[in-house]
Amino acid sequence: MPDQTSKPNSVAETRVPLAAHADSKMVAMSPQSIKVACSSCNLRELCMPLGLSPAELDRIDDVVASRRKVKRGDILFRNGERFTSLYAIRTGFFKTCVASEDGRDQVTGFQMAGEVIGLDGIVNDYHTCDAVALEDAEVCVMPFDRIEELSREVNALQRHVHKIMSREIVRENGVMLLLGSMRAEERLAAFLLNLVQRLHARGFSQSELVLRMTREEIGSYLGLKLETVSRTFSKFVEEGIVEVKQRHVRILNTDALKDIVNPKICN
Amino acid sequence: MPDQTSKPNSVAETRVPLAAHADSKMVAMSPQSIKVACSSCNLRELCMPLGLSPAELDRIDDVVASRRKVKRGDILFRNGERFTSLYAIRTGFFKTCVASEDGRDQVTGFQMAGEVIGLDGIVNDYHTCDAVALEDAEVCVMPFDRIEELSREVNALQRHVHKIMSREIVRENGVMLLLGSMRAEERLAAFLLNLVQRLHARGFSQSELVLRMTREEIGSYLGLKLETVSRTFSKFVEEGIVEVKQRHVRILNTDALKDIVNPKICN
DNA sequence: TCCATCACTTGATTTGCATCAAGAACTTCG
DNA sequence: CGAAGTTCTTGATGCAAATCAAGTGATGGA
Repeated sequence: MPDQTSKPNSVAETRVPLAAHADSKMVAMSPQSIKVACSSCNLRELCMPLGLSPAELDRIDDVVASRRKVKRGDILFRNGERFTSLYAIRTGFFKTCVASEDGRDQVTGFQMAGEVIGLDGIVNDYHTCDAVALEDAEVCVMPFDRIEELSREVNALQRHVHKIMSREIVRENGVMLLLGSMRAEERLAAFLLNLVQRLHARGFSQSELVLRMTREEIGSYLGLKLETVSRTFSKFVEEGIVEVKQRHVRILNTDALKDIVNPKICN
Repeated sequence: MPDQTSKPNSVAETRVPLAAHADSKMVAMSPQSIKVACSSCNLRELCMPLGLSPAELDRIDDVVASRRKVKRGDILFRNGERFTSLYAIRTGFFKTCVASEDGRDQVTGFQMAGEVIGLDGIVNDYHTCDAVALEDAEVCVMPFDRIEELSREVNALQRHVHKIMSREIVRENGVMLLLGSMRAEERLAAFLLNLVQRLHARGFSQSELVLRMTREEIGSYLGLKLETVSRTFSKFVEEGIVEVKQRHVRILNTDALKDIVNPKICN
């Protein structure tokens, strides 16, 4: 299966020429505090508002204090930790999860390159969830007081921050709909469609993806047990909707998945 | 039952002397656009940031363009509608709900006096959920461009807006935990505790409340069917944890509810 | 005031998913 | 490379909640 080895969605790898110049504005050489420019980042169209003037983009560079590498399995921030910064994911894949007092935990989201995590910390000045890297990752550290300061002066940044937070609220509304009223197949179909759509926006295949998380993590996110996730995958395979080889998934029939999520009413 | 008729949590009724002066800064008399001052609103400690200087509070008054009355059952804004403003609830009780294409809908939250709704509209400039008044209500209309403008100048307002949005994200994280990993009894117990805690913060009883929503709406919010909500209430009554008379609920044993939400691990 | 409607309760039955269990496939690392 | 630990799949069984159904109690309008 040569196609499977070509890493359909390894966000960690360089895809566009711009990436080679991403470090061109480096001003500090310490590995834990490398200055990097949004204005030359290949993710800027996903991460930062489109249509900014070059002058505005230059100013936005200042919100990134440093970059930080996070190894697979490592925790970027954890529940209870003091909140100081938001993190823009440059490369890699994260999950965020909350835990109840008695130990149950719930994956609240999976985040990929260009997405911002840490918003949960703003309200109480400490984080209320854990952010765990599911593969080696690199994030831009954006101290929140600097974001607030700069967004008073750069309207586009202010607007962008508001939109990022609102987008997260809307996303969570959708997850509530999924958890509150969908059956297992519908949940998994919606999950796959969402993942592949976000990956496609990043230049990857519309039909092929590599899951960076375990069946258990998918189950936690979808409110299902890992066995149910596995069985539902198998069912989709039987029906010819997808091909599954471990974490490699190829969608053979996108419309079938869409029909599962939104069953046609038959009058 | 004289206690039951004393409206344990009718947020619509005047509770504190300040309310009588809430209109003292009125500048327009049209019923649909009454100018009102945050600085003299009895909800300002819940709705607006604590510890603002009087000067700052005066400036914040400017974000409220008008007030709007919403009758029970009426829709404040609906899915697809253009987003222009956030709404601070002065009196009354709302639900917000999202719908999937095929008609299922999901209550995403219940909001009471002092809470802000409409945040979902920021990201795409149109609303993605409906806000329905569950009792006659009145809201402060806050045009969002005015909020953005003013929050560039008043740091405390900027911070407040960020916190409100972050709080909503954290709340939804909690709902995801509930929907993803709790059983019916745990969900209803968590729901009751959350409601009574928020009502208590508004000066109402810690143990007595009036539900403004139907069993079906509770069920939708909790990912359960109305029959299950009803049965679970009955179970709590049998166990002596609560008294239920239609929508009047009296909590007899708060600790029991807490134990249901967070079962003690017995080693 | 009475009727129609809506909201709620309770019982019987079904079902979708969880749980328990065992083994296979893959990954990691000495 | 082989052993140990993960991760995943699949089967058998159990159970919590959904569904179906009937009846009661509240509410609101003519």
